[in-house]
Amino acid sequence: MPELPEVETVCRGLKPVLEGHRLTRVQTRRGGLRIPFPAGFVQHLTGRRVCQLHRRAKYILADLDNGETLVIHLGMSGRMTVYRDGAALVLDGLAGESVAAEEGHGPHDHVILFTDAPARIVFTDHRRFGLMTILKTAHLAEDRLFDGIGPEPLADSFTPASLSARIKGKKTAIKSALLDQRVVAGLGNIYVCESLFRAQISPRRQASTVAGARAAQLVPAIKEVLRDAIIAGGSSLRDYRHSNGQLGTFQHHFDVYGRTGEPCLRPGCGGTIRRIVQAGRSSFYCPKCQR
DNA sequence: ATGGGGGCCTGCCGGC
DNA sequence: TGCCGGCAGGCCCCCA
Repeated sequence: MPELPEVETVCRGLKPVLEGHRLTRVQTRRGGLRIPFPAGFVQHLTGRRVCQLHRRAKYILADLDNGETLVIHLGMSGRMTVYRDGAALVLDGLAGESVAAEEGHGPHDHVILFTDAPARIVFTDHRRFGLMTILKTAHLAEDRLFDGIGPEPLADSFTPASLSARIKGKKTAIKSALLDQRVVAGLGNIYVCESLFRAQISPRRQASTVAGARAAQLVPAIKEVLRDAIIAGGSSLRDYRHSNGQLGTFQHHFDVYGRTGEPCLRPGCGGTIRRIVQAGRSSFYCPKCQR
């Protein structure tokens, strides 16, 4: 499910109950998710204080006071529910947020973190493509999870030149190249489709031909799309503390994603959004204005 | 070395 | 109403 903006939104939503707070109790309700929990998972976490909560690519990282980091990935269906002050807040980054219906544990609630905020944080992931593990903070970058991951797209270091260098000579379609986390971190199917639309580049175009002038269009488009999505997600979080069940539902707005057969939204284009399959994934684009 | 396909899981939706 | 196929926003392994 979640791509960079959603993970960023979940991360920000967790900050008030995690950063600077101590984990008073930790429960696991199965042996692992996509990968098994490491030995002593619960013991390592219990009693630790979270010094810093941040994000890298699609991972949420909770740096602990013992030199270890709790690494969280939401996979495709992961979400967090925060129970605090008698209110329940669902952080899935997708619908922005919603208020949980009830406090009971469902069959897909896999990990529960209690903090001294005080709060209870429930990690739910029905498809179990997510993961939670613990790594040494000092050696995160060398771990196989992070080794080779590309630049953060919102960092100043992500420029047309740096993107060009990474896709130069690539024969694969630009769509597939952008999904490769080694090329750029954090993009998934939706934001790749949306970025290519904004840059008016066809998802079918060979990646190598985007290096250069087209990259100068694409990089700002990627940054814009991600920033817009983060702002939308963030604004839906603003009323967190005052959540009383009456929060407005934030709806993601996409120009092409999931809009097969609908008119292109570019003024004056008049094209029709098409769906194709590339590397087993759906791509949505306007064949008229994306070349 | 690079790139495509399949698999991991479960749930939902549309069509018959 | 019920069943079945297709689909899902991630990632990793394997094979060509």
